[in-house]
Amino acid sequence: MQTSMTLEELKGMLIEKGIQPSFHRLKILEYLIGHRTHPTAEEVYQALSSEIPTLSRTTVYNTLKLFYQKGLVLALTIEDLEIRYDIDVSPHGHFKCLECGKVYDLPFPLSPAQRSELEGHQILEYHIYFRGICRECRSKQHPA
Amino acid sequence: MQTSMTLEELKGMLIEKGIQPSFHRLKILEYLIGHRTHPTAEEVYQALSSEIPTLSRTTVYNTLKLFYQKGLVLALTIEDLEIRYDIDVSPHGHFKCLECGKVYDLPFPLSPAQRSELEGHQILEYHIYFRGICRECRSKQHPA
DNA sequence: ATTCACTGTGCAATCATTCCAAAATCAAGA
DNA sequence: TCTTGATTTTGGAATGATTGCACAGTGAAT
Repeated sequence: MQTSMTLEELKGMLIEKGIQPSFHRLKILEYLIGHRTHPTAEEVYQALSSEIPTLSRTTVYNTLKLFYQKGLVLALTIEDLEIRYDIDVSPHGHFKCLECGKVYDLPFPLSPAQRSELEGHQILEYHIYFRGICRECRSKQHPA
Repeated sequence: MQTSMTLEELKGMLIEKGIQPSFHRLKILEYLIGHRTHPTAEEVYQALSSEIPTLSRTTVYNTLKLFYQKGLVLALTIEDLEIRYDIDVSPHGHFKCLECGKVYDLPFPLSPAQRSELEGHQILEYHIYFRGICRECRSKQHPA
């Protein structure tokens, strides 16, 4: 879980996923690795645009979507109708504080009660969802 | 799990949650009970506006948000940056088909593998999240 | 130098949702 | 029945995140 990497290591991560390592893509990846705060596209843009004044918002959106489609990051849609990105793609849960808005990582699986005890967070609501191809659509795709 | 109720029963459901039973609110509740398809606000609006031509989109949005705040419905934000509402507030999971877009209810808890076997759905991705007040904010609210 | 494919830009458009001020409705009391 | 005040509803404008699109830039190989 290191928070800074060499340029070569960053390049390797992109190439491994079939993503060409352009300057902007490396910078955005570096930011995600260094800031495990589940940032939104806007937050990434705000953080990098002072360092890279020519950076376009659209580039940030495109890049994060590309990372997601290539499986390099997770995309979280917990609430507020905004997408947050997580460089940690291993199975784990998330906890969003309704007071301060911070998003925490949680071990998984554990019962909500255990988690509450363990972390000291007060859990008011939880939700689990799955994405995939449903039975009906599968049978249409390859009819017996 | 009945799909139609008398007017009195619908009124009772609203009053029980501290919601005044206006005509529009009853109609929207009736729709949610009769259509367990996790509809969006837009879908509810489209379905009811032919029957109630004066219905405003804002009323549907306000009403669904009120129902959610009063704990009468669940709010799902699985993807697509849209909120879906579920009249079933008991603990259960959801499965969204990436092909047809339908949202299925799933028993909970079960391991993803078990669920896949059981239902015939192909699960490509799953996510679990919690909402509440985090440890840090709690200690600020009532300092020892 | 030219070409070609890929990457990045910036503004317009889209889409769901919320804001807001005015209009409608309703209940209770005079 | 009329008045008053609170609540509900309306509809158009505003907001905020995201995407579309057409053009510009870049860089490697010819």
